[in-house]
Amino acid sequence: MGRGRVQLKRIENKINRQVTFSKRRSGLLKKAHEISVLCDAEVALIVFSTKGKLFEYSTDSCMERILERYERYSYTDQRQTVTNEIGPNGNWNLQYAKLKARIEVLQRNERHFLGEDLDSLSLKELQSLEHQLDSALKHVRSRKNQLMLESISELQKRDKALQEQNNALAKKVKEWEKELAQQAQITWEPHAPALHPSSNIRSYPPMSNGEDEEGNVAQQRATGSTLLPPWMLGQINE
Amino acid sequence: MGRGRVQLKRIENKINRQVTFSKRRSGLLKKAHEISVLCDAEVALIVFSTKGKLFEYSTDSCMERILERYERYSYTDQRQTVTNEIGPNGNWNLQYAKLKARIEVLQRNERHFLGEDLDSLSLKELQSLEHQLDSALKHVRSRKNQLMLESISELQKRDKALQEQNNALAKKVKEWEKELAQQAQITWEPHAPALHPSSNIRSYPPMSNGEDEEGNVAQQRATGSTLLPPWMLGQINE
DNA sequence: AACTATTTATAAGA
DNA sequence: TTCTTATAAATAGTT
Repeated sequence: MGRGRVQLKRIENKINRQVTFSKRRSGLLKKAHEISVLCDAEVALIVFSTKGKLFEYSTDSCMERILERYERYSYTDQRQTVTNEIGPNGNWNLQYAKLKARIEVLQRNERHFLGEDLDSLSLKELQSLEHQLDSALKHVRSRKNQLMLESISELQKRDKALQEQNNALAKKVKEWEKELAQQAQITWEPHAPALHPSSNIRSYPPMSNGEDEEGNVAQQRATGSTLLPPWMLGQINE
Repeated sequence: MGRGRVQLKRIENKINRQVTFSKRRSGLLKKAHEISVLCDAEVALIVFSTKGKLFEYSTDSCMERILERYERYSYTDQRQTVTNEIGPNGNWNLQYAKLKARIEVLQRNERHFLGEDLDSLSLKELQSLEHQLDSALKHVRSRKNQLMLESISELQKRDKALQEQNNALAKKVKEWEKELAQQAQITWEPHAPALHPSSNIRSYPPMSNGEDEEGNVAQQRATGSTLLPPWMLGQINE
């Protein structure tokens, strides 16, 4: 629908993909709502964008109920009725065991994310893992890049401010020097040591990297997008 | 879309509702798949009909993973109202809390390994994460490569063995044909139908698609984009 | 299940 | 992002 047929493959152009995502997402949510109302169906829709942002729709805004129903329906094996109700008495052992199991799984995953213990994985699983890592790496690099650009921008601002301050100070020094010279003339003291005009006022103080004088971490988030020149701002926001 | 505007209210006519449900359901599933592929998004869609029948779509058929991700994203674990309860044996509570904390850490790490939730990391941490991911990715690719090479080697071996077997069979067939021909000559039966020499012995036996002799699952995704995705086939009738 | 007349969705452009 | 517009798709009502 639109000007031109659409191929069912990943849109490579990032901007385009983002725009299409936005449009189709709203369309999809709308249709989910429509079928839910028109046909009296119970619908749960979860969408994660590439960047990990969550969008969701659920009939009567009752996501948890539907997901529970799904679990019930899908897995006849009724494990995890995690009702959060940890009875004050008996089943502590059970809960404890569950957490232990969960930790096992998480640790196993972590090893895989670190590229360890790969022999137990099938080709399919490896493929999936590769995809995840690749995607994560892209996100990490993007975020790192953003941070660095912000840092550069911040430093440039500081630099400019310091230069101006220095100029002001230098001007003041010159005036003092002039005044001193006049005083020297008046008091006829030719041996008084005059300050050399090219004193080291202009050397910049070392910049503390990342923290200001009060030990506060410089706000890199808040000011980030305003300090950056517009062309540096690629695709920060979803 | 269709002859007449649609009102967003429950369709009262039962048959009509049923038909509309069927049509719109397939449309919705299709669109969920499309946005998933086109925009590289992760989608989970669950639909229960009025009659309680379940239909679902999920990116890469990986519903559980997406639902888990959803739970992680949406509930930042607030189900600890009980933790403060100092039960009869407080020791359990303590141990339980420890495990919980451990899980928190592991989940946080996992998010980072998935490239999510990066805003809380410093530049230094990002750098370290990048190295870890990069290294892991190399390991994964290396292992994948190894697996694929092994698979290829295995298939080549099979191929060779089958060809030899075929040659042997073909030879045997030729001998039989010769023998038959001689018998035909001896018994003077010119009408006896002779087997044509180019019988189909050489066509290779089909390899069991999906598993090899050792029961390992083979890649099923490979054909995905050309054939209809499996979810399109499943739910024909309610 | 097919067939269309229409309505919707949306790709591309501004 | 939002609006507009041309066109592709979806689908309501019909056969």
